[in-house]
Amino acid sequence: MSGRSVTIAEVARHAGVAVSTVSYVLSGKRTISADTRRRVLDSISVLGYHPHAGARALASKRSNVIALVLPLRAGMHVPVLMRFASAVVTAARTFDHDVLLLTADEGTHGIRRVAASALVDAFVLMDVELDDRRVPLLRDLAEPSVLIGFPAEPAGLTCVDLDFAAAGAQCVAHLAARGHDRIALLGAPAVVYERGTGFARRTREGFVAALADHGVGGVALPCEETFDEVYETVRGLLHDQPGLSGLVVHNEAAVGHVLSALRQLGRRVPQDVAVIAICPDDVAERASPPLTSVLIPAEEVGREAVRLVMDKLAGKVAPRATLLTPHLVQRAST
Amino acid sequence: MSGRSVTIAEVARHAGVAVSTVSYVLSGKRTISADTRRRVLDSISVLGYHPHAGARALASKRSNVIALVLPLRAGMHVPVLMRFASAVVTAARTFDHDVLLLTADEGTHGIRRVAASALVDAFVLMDVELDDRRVPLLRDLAEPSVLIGFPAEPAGLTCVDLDFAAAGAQCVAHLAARGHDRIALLGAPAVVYERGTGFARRTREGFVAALADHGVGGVALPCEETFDEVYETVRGLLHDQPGLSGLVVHNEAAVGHVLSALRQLGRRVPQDVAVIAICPDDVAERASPPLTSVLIPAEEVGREAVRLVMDKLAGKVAPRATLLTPHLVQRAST
DNA sequence: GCCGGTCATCGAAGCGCTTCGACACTTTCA
DNA sequence: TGAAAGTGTCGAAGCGCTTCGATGACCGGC
Repeated sequence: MSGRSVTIAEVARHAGVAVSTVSYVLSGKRTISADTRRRVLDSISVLGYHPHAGARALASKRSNVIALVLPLRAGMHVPVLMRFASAVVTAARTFDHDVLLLTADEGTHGIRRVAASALVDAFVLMDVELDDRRVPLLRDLAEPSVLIGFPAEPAGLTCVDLDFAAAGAQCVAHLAARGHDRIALLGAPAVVYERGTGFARRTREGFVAALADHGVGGVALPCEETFDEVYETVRGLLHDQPGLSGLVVHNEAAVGHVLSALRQLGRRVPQDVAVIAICPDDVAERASPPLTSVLIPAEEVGREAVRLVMDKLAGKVAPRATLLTPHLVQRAST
Repeated sequence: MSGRSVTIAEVARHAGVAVSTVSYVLSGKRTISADTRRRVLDSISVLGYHPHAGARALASKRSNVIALVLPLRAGMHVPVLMRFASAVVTAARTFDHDVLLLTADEGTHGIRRVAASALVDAFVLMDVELDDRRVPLLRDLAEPSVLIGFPAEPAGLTCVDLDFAAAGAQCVAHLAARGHDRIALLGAPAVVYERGTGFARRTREGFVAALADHGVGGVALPCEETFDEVYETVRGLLHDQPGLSGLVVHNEAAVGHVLSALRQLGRRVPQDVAVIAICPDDVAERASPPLTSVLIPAEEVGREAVRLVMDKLAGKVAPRATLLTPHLVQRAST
């Protein structure tokens, strides 16, 4: 790369204007004549100028960086996380921001540290638990934050997520409409429910509530992720619930195992058992047969989270809760 | 959070020393008496001081941030990527650095941008292709970089990766030692080979070379990731290669499908067909039966990449290539 | 033809930190 | 016993940017 980097002063000299004029061209905070603007922009591109991020942060009290706090714990669905992360980065770039990656290893310390050192302007947190230790911290942090997922006590926070309760209900409605009157939900591993992770519980609640609404019988079970455990769960289910003809799977890692188990138990999908998955589209499409699914709109959630956090940075009031409507896609399995 | 943030000047005043003294206590670049040091550190902790990252970057020409450039393309193993990412963040923190997340969406632009704006000091790139567009850019960037994976032309670069050729060879050796004399490698989807991704090809080369060394017959096939395609591939394989008794699977997403397919085709593992996977440990353990595997040491690779990039930042010369020795773990499938 | 009001631009004062040279003491050794 | 060589600390000069107040130039209105 061409030697030392170009400063705003060199741009100003090259364009024959004051340093402040260059700054105003860039920020648009004062009117600059079209002619001057063009001259400055030309110089910028000729010299290949990029503002020094640190200097900018120091003078403007904005780093133009947001922190993305990922958990990375047992039982989490890593591919989904990655899609969120990617969506957040892409969305942040459209607002001219970059993304600093924080993992949970540092716990609340990391959040405090990057906030206090003005490294980031705002936070996006993923995989929030019902009783999350980071929540009280965020509440009295000066920097705005947005949670992906809902804690038990979301007062004073901005949260965004798929409406999992609606997703669970939609699955029931879909199966009920096709005449299934005895169905089951296979959910996350037991440990995820015990930890109180919101999305797993909310799906189950939506599922259970909808059973009553539709006059359908059914059960909701946790579901581990090894083939043998899945097999046992499915076998037990078919044995204990004789009329069972519909299955909702809300566990990306177990989807494949469930299908294998059914195959091995001699049940055809969808003739003997209809299956709906709550999972990303590509997983549903890749299964055999392709699964009717309620997709987890990772990109949309990530984008929305960034939009909200940018609103807050701009001083606008953000809604406390944003629930994205689930979307059921019919495929070959129902 | 307590009002406006604390500056070094306030710490200095509180401790009764000069600003520069506080700075030297923090950086250790000049000797400070034990007594003064203690007083300063006390003031720092009493006031809750955190240096302003931007100011520090401006004055010292170091941001203490490294960029992690992730691809996120079709056919990639997202969970593995995430482990790398997590390992890189954790390792970076041990060197008092943070991690900025860059995705490939911005292409080489993003790299150029964050380098020019002094947002980051160095780069760690993941999932490098044999013919990677980012490679020439990195080569004449002033900022140091480390690649995870190998491009075709690694001259002038520092690369680190699992020794996939050795991994492929180890699998062959393991199976040969158990008396299998006709084996097959099921690899990544065809598109990954076509793109020239290094790890897929190198595994295959190691596998093929080792066949000859051990006097074992075998074939290497790409492997798609839907159940139906995997099933067809396995069925075809068993049909075309009558004596086949060993299978090496280097495709995390297909591992489960391969086992299901074998089950469905009436082959027992390991009695009829021995299976080795090249994949992270948890995938191998979760399979049924648990698979003998060569693990992909994501944590170790990430840590090593960060160590190398820190060495380069410190002005030490880093080795051009670091290949981590694969480790085969025997489980129930061979 | 002079006044108030825009409009476009400039200059300078920071933002909070690092680092360099200076300086006052000690210690060491011919 | 005095010069040389450390020690520990300070003050001030930036680093590259944003932003505020000031300054002309130019406009229409009476």
